[in-house]
Amino acid sequence: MTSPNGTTNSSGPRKARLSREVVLSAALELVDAEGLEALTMRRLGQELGRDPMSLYRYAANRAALLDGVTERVLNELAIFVDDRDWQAQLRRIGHDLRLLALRHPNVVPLLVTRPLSTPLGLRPLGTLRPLEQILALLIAAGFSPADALHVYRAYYGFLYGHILNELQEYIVDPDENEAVLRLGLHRLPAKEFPHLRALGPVLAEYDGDVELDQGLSILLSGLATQLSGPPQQPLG
Amino acid sequence: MTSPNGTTNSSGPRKARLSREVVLSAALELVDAEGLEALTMRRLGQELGRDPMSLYRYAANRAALLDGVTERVLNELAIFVDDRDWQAQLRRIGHDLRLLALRHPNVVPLLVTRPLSTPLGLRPLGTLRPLEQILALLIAAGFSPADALHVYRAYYGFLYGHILNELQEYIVDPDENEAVLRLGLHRLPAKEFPHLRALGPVLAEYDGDVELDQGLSILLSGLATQLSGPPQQPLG
DNA sequence: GACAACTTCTCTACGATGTAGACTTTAGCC
DNA sequence: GGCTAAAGTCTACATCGTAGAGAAGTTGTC
Repeated sequence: MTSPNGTTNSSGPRKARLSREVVLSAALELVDAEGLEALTMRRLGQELGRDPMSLYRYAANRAALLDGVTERVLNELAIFVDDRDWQAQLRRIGHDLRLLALRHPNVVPLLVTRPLSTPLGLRPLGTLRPLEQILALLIAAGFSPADALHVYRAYYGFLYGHILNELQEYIVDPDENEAVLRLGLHRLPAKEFPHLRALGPVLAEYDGDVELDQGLSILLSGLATQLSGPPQQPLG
Repeated sequence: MTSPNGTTNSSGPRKARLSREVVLSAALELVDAEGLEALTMRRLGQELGRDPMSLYRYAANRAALLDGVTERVLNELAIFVDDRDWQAQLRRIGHDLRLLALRHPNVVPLLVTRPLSTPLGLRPLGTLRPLEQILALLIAAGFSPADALHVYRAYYGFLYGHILNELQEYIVDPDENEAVLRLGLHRLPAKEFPHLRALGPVLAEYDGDVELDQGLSILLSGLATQLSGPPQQPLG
């Protein structure tokens, strides 16, 4: 019954050797399934069939664990630095990030919040990689470094803003989406919130994808014309 | 030594009657001064010279206390629904909200995060008021309700995105601003983060106000031209 | 095989947190 | 005075992160 290499035997997800990967995966799974508050050291230990304290080999503390999770999620984002059509690239990345956020909505608060309490240089490297790569992309497309930074800021700012907005309106329980929404709106005092209440139906039809795309169009073309020097289109 | 009406006697901030206002003010002060984690029931009780349990008269639980704080902060934002120049209004509100965020940086995570876990209709009313008022503003300026919602989304999304961005780069310790920034960047592996490292000086000169204003210009003019029907300018 | 050195995992324990429930104190009114 | 309701307090408990000491498991060398 000794399985010398890796594969565990019968009794469930038991004693395979832990690793940072395994721990972070389990953590992400847990967060996706039950939310951030469910991710306690004890609970995660239990999920892995280990003593909670064993986790401290793979993350210095709970905060580091959270950082690991955000890092892992951001790694799912692919950025191709060589594409010369920066607008198309930024547009695609934007949609990808949106989908990422919809796939891991419970992680979004981390994505958005943790950088606020950590100076730039001390963040997990995986977190900074998108920034670096987008800068590379823009610079390769002909922007000066300083302009690239401006574009990045406007772009990423808008992107995160959109994601927050969309997740706010997205109800977690997909069944109750419309019902809860209206029920919610129903509770608002009619005299103070006439417009909001009237928008119930429109709110229910929110299409985040096209909304994002329209916003990106405005932003990208605006950026392209505002910044004088750099290339408008990589066409002949 | 009996002071019949209100004013406490010598020994420090003692036994004045509590109220929701007083509690929330103290909570906000605490958060501003020492951050969100410092806001525990026990600590706040101590700050008010009261038993922690007394706070539950004024907020159902800790989450409700946090909601109260965000509500209180958002109340500092003034919106004038009657102004017909919607672009100017949105621009002003944007700058106001930015300043609000800089005044209460520790509250921003709440502003951004709490709506994610609460369906729209169940949020504290004070939180929804800006939304309602901006809708009113846009509709009064001639937009259809649905278009007003689109404008609102793009606008607020961009705005929150900008604020998050700016706070990320803003170092809490104003003295060490440049030093910490560079020290931080210094730690990055040179081969993986060449562009980011090179941008150190530029990062240090970040002027959030003009950055915001430029972004708003792009966005507002883009929105004005994209949406066919509504008025461009309230002139002539 | 035996031993040693090291890594990984577990046990126990401590202080801090949110908050339920029963109690005491206070304020306002007759 | 006494009565009632509100405001504030006390005690207690489950749960959290994590320090520190030790046990178990792994690996390398003979």
